[in-house]
Amino acid sequence: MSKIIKKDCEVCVGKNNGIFCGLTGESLKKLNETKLDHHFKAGHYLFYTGNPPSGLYCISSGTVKLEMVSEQGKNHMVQIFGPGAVVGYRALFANAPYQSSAIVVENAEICFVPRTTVMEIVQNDPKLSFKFLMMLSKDFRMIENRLQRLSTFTATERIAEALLFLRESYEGKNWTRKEISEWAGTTPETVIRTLADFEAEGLIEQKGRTINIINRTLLLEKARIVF
Amino acid sequence: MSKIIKKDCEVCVGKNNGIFCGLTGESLKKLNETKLDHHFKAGHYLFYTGNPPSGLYCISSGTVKLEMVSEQGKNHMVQIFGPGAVVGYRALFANAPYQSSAIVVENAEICFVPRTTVMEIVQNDPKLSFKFLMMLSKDFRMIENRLQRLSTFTATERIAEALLFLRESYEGKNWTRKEISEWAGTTPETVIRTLADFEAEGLIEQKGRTINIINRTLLLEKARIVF
DNA sequence: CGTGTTATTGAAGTGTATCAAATTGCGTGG
DNA sequence: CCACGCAATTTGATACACTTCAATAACACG
Repeated sequence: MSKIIKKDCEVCVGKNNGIFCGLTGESLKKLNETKLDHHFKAGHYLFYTGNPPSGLYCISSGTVKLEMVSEQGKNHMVQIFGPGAVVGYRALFANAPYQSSAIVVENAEICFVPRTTVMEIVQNDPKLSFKFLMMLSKDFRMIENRLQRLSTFTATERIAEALLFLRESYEGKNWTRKEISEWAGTTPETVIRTLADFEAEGLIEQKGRTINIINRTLLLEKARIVF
Repeated sequence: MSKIIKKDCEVCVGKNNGIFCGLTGESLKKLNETKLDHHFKAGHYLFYTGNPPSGLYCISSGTVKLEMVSEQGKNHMVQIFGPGAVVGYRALFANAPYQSSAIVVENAEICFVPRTTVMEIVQNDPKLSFKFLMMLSKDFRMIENRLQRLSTFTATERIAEALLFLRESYEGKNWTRKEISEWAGTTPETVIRTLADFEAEGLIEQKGRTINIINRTLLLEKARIVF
């Protein structure tokens, strides 16, 4: 399922402007020695809900989604990560099992950094842990926003936002209506009906399973995204 | 509105097992010199949505709630903080205006630590920034959980959880039905009707504006909280 | 070329929001 | 201490956005 690649961190690290960018000396050496580079196919799970965290995943290329699963199979997409992002560190730092599963969306080249390495590097490098802190703070703001949208916005508004956001998160990918519903916090059926409405209004265009945004400005308005 | 108190950090810091606990030497001295201790009455705003962050608030005693406000006045309670907690650091670290407002719930004795002090202390102390990292990771898990509950659980289930959670967050306080609705992501009317149902089922008891939990076990079950 | 997932459409049901109006409870000032 | 006034609570009626279930159609994939 996964192919091991051997690549030097000095190459990868700087490339995507990731969190480990700027690492030097002993820390970089340690990272290089212990990390494992893998190639993943779409659909592959990096980890499952309930698993104990054993390290973090650094995305070199591709996209990964984080989703929570409820007992009744009502999934919810929590976050999407692209190149340069780091996945699975919250459970690591909180020292608790994963609350969500990480699934590869497409073409992923991912670096696994074992727990001990992460802890060692982070705890000795105030700059790095501060970077994590900044990143996490920003992520928190995003999810805080989604929480409010979910509780005060209509399904139509959330679907409009989902279309825009998912498109932005991964240009190439045709997200399924199920995935859109899992981001928007609604059902596939509602997504389908709403998309039909959007098409009638000339906001989007549907060709088979692909969705094209025609009137971005109006869609933004529908999503009630303000600047 | 607020009364300035002068208290030594060495007294306060250790007491509540807060994040600054264990601080020594230069950092503790700096904290002592620049922090401002205030006394706040219930209803007082620590900061408002849109404000630029100028520091963080360390709760010595009392309770503070964080809430997001939408245009239509549909508020949403995001988090509740008690003694030892730190408020307003996410905006600080993300270097962005507050997304939510912090409101004193009751009897608050709060220490304000200016931005420059926080940055200086945190960036020079890997242990401290890691502590923040752990805290934030845990907070994230909590909000992640709420996001899922909001999108997949019924109002009844969320209200049951709200009752239990709010009770736990502040023993003494009688939360209003509006506040309960703002935590559960619903309306005061729905809360009232649901509370009536709970009372009929013998789960709770309502005396005027106070709510007593009679059957905690069954309420937990209703809330679908699993262990 | 089948087989399973994804998409679509329809009909039906219902959980919640919404609006409005009455009532209660509570803090505050006289 | 009581009465006042305001905010919180309560109740009812109504509406509807959304889910759910079910059945068919289209597509992708090996």
